[in-house]
Amino acid sequence: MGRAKCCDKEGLKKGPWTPEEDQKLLSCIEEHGCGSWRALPAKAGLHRCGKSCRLRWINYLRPDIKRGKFSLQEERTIIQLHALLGNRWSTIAAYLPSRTDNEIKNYWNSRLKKRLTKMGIDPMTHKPKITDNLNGAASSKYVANLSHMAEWESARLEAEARLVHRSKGSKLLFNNNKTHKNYQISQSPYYQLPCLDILKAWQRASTKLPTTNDISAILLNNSRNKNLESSIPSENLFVNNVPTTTKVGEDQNHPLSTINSCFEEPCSLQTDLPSFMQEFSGLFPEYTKISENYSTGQMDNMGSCSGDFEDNKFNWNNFTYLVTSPIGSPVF
DNA sequence: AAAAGAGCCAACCGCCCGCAG
DNA sequence: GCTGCGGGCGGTTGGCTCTTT
Repeated sequence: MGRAKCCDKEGLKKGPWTPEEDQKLLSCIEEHGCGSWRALPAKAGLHRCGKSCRLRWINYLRPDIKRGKFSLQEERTIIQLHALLGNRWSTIAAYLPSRTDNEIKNYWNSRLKKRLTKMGIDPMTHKPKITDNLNGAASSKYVANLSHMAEWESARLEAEARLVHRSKGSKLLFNNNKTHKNYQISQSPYYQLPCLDILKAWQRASTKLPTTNDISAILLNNSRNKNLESSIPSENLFVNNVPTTTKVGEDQNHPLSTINSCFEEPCSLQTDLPSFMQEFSGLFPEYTKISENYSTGQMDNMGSCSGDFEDNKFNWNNFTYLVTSPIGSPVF
């Protein structure tokens, strides 16, 4: 069949954009919006293909684009999300306000990937790369070296974070006051990845993988902290045979006390976990089950709900390696 | 000071997918 | 159900800049 490429037309310009071209594109989008990219070059008087215009707009001209150095939080988010999602840059970009997928991709390929590799972490699997021919002693020495490097890296990142904090003062991370008449700036959802923090905490508290009971407990505790009304009567909810009506903190043996002790501030989440899980429900069906059961209250009187974390295909070990990286790890 | 190498990033390419006819 | 189109996405490239030798 051989579909004609959109840039096959003769006379179409390629390569770097000039300021004049940028201005034409901007004016055209302000006037007509960006409905049809194919029709846009003619309207704007540009000798470019629509695809090229779209790319220029999305990656450079859009007013809500944040430029410059990636923050510590952004770096961390990219690494976390990459561990979860792989090279799905557009999805990752959706969780980083004002950063384009192209920018994130470039940043990953040029910096983060190399940094992880240098530290002996496979950037694709996010697991340590320990060569097979290392014997036990050599292996532990290697791990010790990694740990040492991790300390340095952690200190460096913390110092960077402090500098950023000082220079920015209390500026909001997401600050977009620009308004334009003919296009809408899509405000991406921004999460602080609470579930990662929770799972990290969990892993510090326990060497076992979280069960559905545990996740239910976390969800319940989360909703309490957010002062949300739970659809599950808390007196009906038990975690490891401990009634969840026991206030966390009052009972040191309460499973949630263990979890909360891992947080500087007990489960101080910046968004509610069920929403986050729903956001990821397409990716991790098991999240959906938990999230749905949580919201509909379909749990038995022991706080269990259907959907076994240990049996599903989702690889907790891969996932938790990232979130279990101790403070001062090569990753964080 | 100059050449070589590395790093960075804007832009291109080709594939895929959803949708309309 | 098939086909073609438009848009979106991820991989890759090319050129500019910075750093090292």
